[in-house]
Amino acid sequence: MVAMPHPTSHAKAAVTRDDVARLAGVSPAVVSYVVNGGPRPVSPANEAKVRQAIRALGYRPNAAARALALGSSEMLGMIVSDAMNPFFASLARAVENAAAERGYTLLLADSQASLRTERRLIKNFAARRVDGLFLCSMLIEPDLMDLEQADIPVVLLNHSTDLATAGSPAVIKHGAGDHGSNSVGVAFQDGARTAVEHLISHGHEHIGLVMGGNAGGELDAREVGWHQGIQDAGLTPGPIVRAPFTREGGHRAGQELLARAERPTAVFVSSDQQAVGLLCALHEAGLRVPEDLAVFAFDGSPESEYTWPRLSTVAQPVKDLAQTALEALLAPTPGGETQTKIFPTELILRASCGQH
Amino acid sequence: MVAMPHPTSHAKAAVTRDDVARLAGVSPAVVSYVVNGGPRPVSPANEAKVRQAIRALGYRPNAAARALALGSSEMLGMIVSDAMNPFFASLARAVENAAAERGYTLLLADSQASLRTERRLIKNFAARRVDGLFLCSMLIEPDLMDLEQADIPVVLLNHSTDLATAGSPAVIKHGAGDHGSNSVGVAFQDGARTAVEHLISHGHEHIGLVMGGNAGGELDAREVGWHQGIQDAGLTPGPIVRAPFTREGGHRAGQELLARAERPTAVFVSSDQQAVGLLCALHEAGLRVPEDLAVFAFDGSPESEYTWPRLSTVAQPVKDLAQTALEALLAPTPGGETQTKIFPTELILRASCGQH
DNA sequence: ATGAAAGCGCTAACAC
DNA sequence: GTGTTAGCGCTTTCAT
Repeated sequence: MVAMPHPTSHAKAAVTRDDVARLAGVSPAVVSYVVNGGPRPVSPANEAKVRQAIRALGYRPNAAARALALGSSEMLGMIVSDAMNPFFASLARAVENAAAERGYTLLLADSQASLRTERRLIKNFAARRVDGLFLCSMLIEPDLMDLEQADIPVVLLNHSTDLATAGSPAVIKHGAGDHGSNSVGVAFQDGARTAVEHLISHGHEHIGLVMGGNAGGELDAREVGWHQGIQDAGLTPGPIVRAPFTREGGHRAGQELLARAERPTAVFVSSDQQAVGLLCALHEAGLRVPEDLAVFAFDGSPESEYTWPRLSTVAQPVKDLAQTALEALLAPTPGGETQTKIFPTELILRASCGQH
Repeated sequence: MVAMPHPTSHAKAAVTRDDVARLAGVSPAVVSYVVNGGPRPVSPANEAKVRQAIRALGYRPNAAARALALGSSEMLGMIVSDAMNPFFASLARAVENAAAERGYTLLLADSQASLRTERRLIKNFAARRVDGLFLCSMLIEPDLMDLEQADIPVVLLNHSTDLATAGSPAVIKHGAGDHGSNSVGVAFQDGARTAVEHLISHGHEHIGLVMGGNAGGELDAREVGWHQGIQDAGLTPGPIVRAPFTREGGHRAGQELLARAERPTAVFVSSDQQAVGLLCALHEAGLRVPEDLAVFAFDGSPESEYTWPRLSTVAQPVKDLAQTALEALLAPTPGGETQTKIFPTELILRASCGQH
């Protein structure tokens, strides 16, 4: 025999707008008007009564009901391929801050470098009716069917394109039939090339590459930039080691690099995170950085700042990226036209590449 | 004059359950039964028709409507004080994975070490009617009013309590009147003490402390453990430097430590992230680790693995924490009773503390 | 096994 | 300036 639920049981039913209206002695609509600051004006007297009732009851509007009525969840989604990578973490923070300013809540999800997970997350976001999605995909051409069907705008963030050479913030417009997505990123190729040029200006003639791989299998623009910088100087490309975009990947790449017959005098590394692992491997082998091997990394993440030695790196303008991506997401794209916005990078010169 | 919206305008209204029902020639209820696998059985023939219609229309259920009807958003919230800290990132990943297994979506938010933001986020989560919240607060006693009023369960994660000494996974029960929250964490005090004991076993007699501060101003259990380890060995405590839980904080702490008249031969650092900054400062000063100064950190985050030298650290069992926190959140607490679950830590011995 | 219908809590158009 | 009310899309009980 179960105890009869006492009338004032602890399963206190949530306070609704109608409760507030009743207590304030006004109609439910007025409560809405007060809560939302519109769309209709409310007399000061009533407004006061409503606010008072809200406080007394501890009323908080139900976001699900609001979303249903509004047809908008006021949430934006973001998928990164590795939330544990400080670079993505800093990008996510910048996006979240930009979104919060506009009244949006950011749903951050981590695909953990798994395509299956990425797809699952996209479906989930589509079901939750996010108002837009930022996608840092491992794929050059991610599968956006679910989003298109649900009519959810997407912007690809930190995206590697072959067009990625640019001076000042560049905008590339595609036609509507292009079937591409909006994307914002930095000039991967340009940034890498500049880093290599800097190494060359230090007198390096034998410059290796540690490169991560995106799932698509296409050539990463950073690799193109590295190659271009070397070629433009009339030099011969150093060894290329491919490894995952992780610290461990960088570490293994370092070991592999040192095992090669001819060791370069400098390396360009495709991410800070890999560079951290690389530095560790170098130290373990008793090498000095930059004397025995100069290192130039990419991303400009917070973790590049306190390595030993501190990392010279190609910095991405994270705030600008976030701001621009948000605008691209929220602005209605006229005629389904697609845009690619590319920001220039900035060289941060620190100890790992030698004296500048 | 505005163009008349063409009937087949591109603002394709979202496909609803009723559309599916119509096309399948069944009632809307049947569609629900199929989608949710219940609560009522459906004939194979109809099920097939419904599935077919769903595919044809590209129907995806509206989560907001579902949440409204169900009274549950099937979302869990998590607030960390610094999403850019690899330790929290790894904790968040573990929680997300555990939640996903149970069909929950995790909403991850970053209070960015700001109490105001923390409060804003809590309000936001309460409004969104998350089914529960994981909170890594900077406060010993965070303000949970909003959540209590909304009847949302909370578990404090990675929480420093004075009770934090434990052998095997310990459970501490509090009465209902205790007004505490459920919390799960590790034995801060014990872990710190063990690290100090290890340093002492290496012959260190002068052991300093680099300690982060929580906003509450109360003594962190790690500091107590450090002190205890030293005292138990009959030694005198080394210098204490207080600094934020960041790489930069650790870096400054390192500089400050070296400026002191008497330099210790070893330090215990309250987080890996601070230790990274500390190592950088030490190298910049030309010191060798561990020969000139041995370092023992706390957290066991992924970033401790590839520093130079690699960090000896007190590892938190992140997966266990996540799993347990999830269960604590989802399990109905009988009679409003509150529990604190404390896991033991594990020493990871690497190069930074000297040969073991 | 299936259909009809009553909400879930909110927004905003419409009528006063 | 305020009240009334028709949805938003879904879950689920109650008939059938």
